[in-house]
Amino acid sequence: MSPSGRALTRPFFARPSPVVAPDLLGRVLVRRLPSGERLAARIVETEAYQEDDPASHSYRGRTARTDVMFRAPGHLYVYFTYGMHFCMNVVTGDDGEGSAVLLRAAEPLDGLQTMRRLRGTGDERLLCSGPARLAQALGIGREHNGLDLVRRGELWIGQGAPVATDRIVATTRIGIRHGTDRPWRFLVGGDGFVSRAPAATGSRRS
DNA sequence: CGTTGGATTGGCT
DNA sequence: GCCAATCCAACGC
Repeated sequence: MSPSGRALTRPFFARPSPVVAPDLLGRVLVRRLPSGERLAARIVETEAYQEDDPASHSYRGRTARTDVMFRAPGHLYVYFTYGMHFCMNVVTGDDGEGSAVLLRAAEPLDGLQTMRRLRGTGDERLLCSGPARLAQALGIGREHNGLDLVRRGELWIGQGAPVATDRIVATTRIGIRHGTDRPWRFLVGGDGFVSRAPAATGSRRS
């Protein structure tokens, strides 16, 4: 049996993105490369985006770029940004609703040598700690936009071990200009593989 | 059709 | 901490 467990199914993703996002922490992203090699990483940081959310790509409606965000839950939305980076999202909510969860960081589990090659760095902490880094480490690009994660093919998400609610930290999202009031960034408290540690509030140990 | 700026990263001051 | 890299979707004319 696979150490990541069975793949998450459609109903898991068919919930509001702010509900799916924290529930994705501790799950295992599994990538099957064309060569047959399997890469795996444990999700430690996510962000939720919704249609009624000025920070979301879907906020201005369904366009060629955001079309996948409006498809059935469980699909992969890959977007290109800053002229050089790809980032991955899991589509959530009802079919026809433009919501998704951005996968921001993960802890490398399997295939680290290949991830190092794809990323061009040997530092384990820098392999998957950031949305564009994660996509690059798993060899995900434009051609994977629209993939169905529920049909266990090139990419899927294993059940793994969900993180207890009291160990999840919620903060505002990173890199956005609008919608900064929504605390929809979720991370595993104290985990060393997140993209950025949350601002210290005085008593939390690091 | 021209302009603008982005759900980022890595290198340099 | 600051900023260039480098493409292209979205929007305005």
